Amino acid sequence: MHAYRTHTCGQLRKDHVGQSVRLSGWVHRVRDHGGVLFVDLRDTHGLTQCVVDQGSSLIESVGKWRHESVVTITGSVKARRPDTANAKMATGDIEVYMDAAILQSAADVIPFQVAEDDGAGEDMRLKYRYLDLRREKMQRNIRLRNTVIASIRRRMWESGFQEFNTPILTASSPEGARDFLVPARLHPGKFYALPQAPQQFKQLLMMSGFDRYFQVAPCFRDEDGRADRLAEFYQLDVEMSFVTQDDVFSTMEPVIAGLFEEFSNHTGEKRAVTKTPWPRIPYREAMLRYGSDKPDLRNPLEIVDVTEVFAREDVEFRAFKEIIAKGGVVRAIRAPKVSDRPRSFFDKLNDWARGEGAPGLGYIVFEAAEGKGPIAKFLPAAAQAALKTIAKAEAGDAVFFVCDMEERAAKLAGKARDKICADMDIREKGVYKFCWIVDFPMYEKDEKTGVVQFSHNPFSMPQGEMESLDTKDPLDILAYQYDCVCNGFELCSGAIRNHKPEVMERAFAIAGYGVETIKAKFGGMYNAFHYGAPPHGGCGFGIDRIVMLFADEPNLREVYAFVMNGAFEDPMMGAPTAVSPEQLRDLHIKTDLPKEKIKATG
RNA sequence: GCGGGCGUAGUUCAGUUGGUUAGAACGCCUCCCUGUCACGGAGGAGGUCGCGGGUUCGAGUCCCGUCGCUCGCGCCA
Repeated sequence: MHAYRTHTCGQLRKDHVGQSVRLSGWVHRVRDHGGVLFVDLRDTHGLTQCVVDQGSSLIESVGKWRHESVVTITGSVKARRPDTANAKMATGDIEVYMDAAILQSAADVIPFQVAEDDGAGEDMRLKYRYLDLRREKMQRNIRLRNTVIASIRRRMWESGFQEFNTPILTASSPEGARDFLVPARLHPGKFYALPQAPQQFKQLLMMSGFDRYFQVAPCFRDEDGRADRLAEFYQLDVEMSFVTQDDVFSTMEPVIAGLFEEFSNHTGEKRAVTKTPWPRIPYREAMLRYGSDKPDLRNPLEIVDVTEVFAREDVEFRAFKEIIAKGGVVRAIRAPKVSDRPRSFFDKLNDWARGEGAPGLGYIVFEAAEGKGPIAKFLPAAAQAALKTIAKAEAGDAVFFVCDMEERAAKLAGKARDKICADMDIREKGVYKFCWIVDFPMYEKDEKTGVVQFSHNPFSMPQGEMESLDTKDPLDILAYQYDCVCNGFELCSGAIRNHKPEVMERAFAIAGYGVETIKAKFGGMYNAFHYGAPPHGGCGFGIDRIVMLFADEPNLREVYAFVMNGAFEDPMMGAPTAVSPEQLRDLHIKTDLPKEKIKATG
């Protein structure tokens, strides 16, 4: 007989009755009845009830086992009587009568309960993560994550992609988020950076002739954390040669849709996945209709522009008119069938808008012929009719207004759209609603400085290429830049890349960078463009966010085995730590700490 | 860097208008119990109320500061 186990704790059934077996696992629960004693033994596969029968000499030693100790038991499988079988357990038809029991590793008193969720705080769970990971929900989440990644790999290989590794120690890049830096001992004063994404390497692989790359790529960004943002995370990183934007979509849609179909019933509630091809929504349209570049399409509400109504001469609502005169816009959201809602429904939304920094959330309720509400009196019948036409409002509907300069109005309208949907409880349930947001602008104007800069990836190909760069207002130039959005989450961002050095030079010049900058910062890739570069493009999917959606978890840390807290510290490992003076000397580094912030971190 | 919330037993929490010896559940320890499966029963241990200062006859409770955790803003091409 094997030293530790002949079966797992989830394996034994009626067929095994009469067999002599050995099981190993953790003491999940103990029920001591004096003469007879039950131990639920747990491993990652399940639970088995093990029995110390009356008169057994084991009763004293087994009775002392603490929860979460690791034990090995040997015994015979017996069928449970019908009145003692447990239909809730997979192994509930049998139990193992112990002949021998070995305490392999005694557990101290545990800091929180494993057998049940006792609501222990996240700091405790992270400090004792190995205990937390023993719990049923975490076992489920981590297994889900592993099978999702296996499925992704299988689907990508089946789609003709090859998986690559790219460097972890690489060069800091000037754009984007803050880099994690690693001092280079052999090169005093110089640093490696951990990759924010393998962006340049995957493009260089295209230049190397591999035409379908993917990687489950670790990415590192030194920005402040959020519930859905970690210092280290994983992307399904993808790049393809000789493709158009539509090729990228039609290649990735079946992979992602298939993945979502496969895992969409993980929580027990089967969810419908948007049929491919997914809707493609231009960025500007998304900002107008949804007030967001990551719209939640489960929300049926849409935003329309009603600036023309409030600009009419017969409308005397000065609060809006003054903003329109300065170039502002008015956006409207129709909320269907809310005229019977109590006044508090509208007041709450108004209070919410004030909390968002707006003066309020104006509205008109169309009960019958004429509109009611605080600003209805400023709009004569003809203007109200025009408003109803544009907003497609009917009797019983309300229309909410946001007025500001265009970008701010769009964003607030987007938040209001989400808030009204939540308050009305009309978000569609049981679905994954996908879309691609396309035609992102190539450039944007910095609000503070007024300087034109890249709005997304500087390596994106501008639509119209050189001609657009030469002839158009930079702010009107669109890029082959796209996002994949699901239920309001940005799952993926990508682009068709700019593989032409002369177009790249021009594109960087508009953003204020000379050729020297390109050579200094992206020299390796810029050189490669001069030796035969295929047209190429790709994208990167946030794997953790995908797993979050499947697991229906609100927090990224629930789908990682080992993870840092919100301040990017690991309470279990003690990272980050102070290092010895010798280590710093090796690296030619002296620290210059803020005085009030010195903590004894070891 | 900024803002909100939280901080009381090992864990999760309650704690009234500022007033006797700070409670509950789970866990832990001792004992009882032959069929439980969240077993049941009796008893017990366990607290610098995050820390520091202040107001007060009296502070877990009020005020100030500080630290920690958490959510968000900024940031995240």
